[in-house]
Amino acid sequence: MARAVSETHGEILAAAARRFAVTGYRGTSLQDIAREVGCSKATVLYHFANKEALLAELMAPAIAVLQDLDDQLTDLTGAAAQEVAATGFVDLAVRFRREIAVLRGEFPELLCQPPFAHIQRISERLRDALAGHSDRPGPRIAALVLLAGISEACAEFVDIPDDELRAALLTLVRRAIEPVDAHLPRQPTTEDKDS
Amino acid sequence: MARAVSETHGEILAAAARRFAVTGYRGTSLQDIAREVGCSKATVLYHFANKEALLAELMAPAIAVLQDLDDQLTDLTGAAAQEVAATGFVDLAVRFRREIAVLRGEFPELLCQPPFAHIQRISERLRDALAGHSDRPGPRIAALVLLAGISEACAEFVDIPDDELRAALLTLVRRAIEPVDAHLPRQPTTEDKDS
DNA sequence: TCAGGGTCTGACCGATCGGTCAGGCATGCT
DNA sequence: AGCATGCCTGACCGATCGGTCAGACCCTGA
Repeated sequence: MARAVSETHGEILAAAARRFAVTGYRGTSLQDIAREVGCSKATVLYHFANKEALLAELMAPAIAVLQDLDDQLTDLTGAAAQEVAATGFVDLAVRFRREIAVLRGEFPELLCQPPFAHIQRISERLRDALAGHSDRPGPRIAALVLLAGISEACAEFVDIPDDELRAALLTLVRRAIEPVDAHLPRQPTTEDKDS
Repeated sequence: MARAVSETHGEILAAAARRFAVTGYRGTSLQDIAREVGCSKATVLYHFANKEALLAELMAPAIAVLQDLDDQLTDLTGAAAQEVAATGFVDLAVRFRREIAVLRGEFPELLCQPPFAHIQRISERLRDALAGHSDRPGPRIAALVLLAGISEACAEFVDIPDDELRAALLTLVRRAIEPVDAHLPRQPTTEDKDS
């Protein structure tokens, strides 16, 4: 055997992503991942400190983008925040379909752990922004339905091209979201989104 | 101890519903349920043949209503099917919030078992009806987003009164769904959308 | 009084989980 | 040659899982 470290490391990561997306984090054993890679379970635990560290490394890119989106939202309010939240999350969900699928349904206990503790707060702020920071139940419910539904849709429609899926989701969100200010029409808000 | 059979039976059912809704089916052990009831794990398995039977009995009422909704949809097309699917599913999701929460995220393996095998087909038909039986990706994606999002929202907003939640969800669905022309069933407006 | 059925339990089972550990096997440097 | 280092593995560990089983504890009816 004796492959290059980066090679095996990456293979394990890819295999874990595939298995997690199908059977979930809890529903996938280290043995399953090792079998898919073609190595032993001990090898998996040689490259990753434990199962949770494997998940953390798998989610890191998506979490980084989510963090960026959250940073952008801190300075925005009203319709601008709605627009950035909508386009930002749709883009993120489409790009990281597989990672989103992993987290689907494993929230309550998994996201309380240290590596993911702040995700819940970020997603709450995201939902708040999408609801136009309204405290009425209508917009808040709509925001949750859309965010959760988009995650599910991205996890399900794996065979649709990125841009087509993104366009359909954005159209849906724009139609479904109540603009926060009636007299202030929704506009693209071409904020410079440097990365 | 020695409570009446129906009493303990119901208590186990209620405790299981509570635990499943929080930690999921796979994430809840029979020991957890027994601890919440205040009896032994063996007692749980005295009242229910196995863990899956416990889940099946828990979901039976919701599944029955879902089956009814599916039956109603078989004779409908176009806008009528959309309307019935929307109101029917929103009503179902609001009424069976806790049961919906259980199934959230445990789909791929759990719903393949005999007691739940037909749920997937029903939910596909439901999604199809909500999409106005269109084969364009836009409506189909929108239908999935809404169905999944509604499930998630009902599982999350446990403290909102039924009618308020139902009203908000129906408003959202009506705004988000593209109404299909009643006199033109399935108009192929897809003008070279392929990639 | 006693038999019998319904209810409940502790003890136990095999399987599987995440994780540890000592050591094998290459490779490369001195 | 000798040694160190990185990669990998089989064997093993304690914990927990779903599930089984013999028997204890009621209550009731004969």
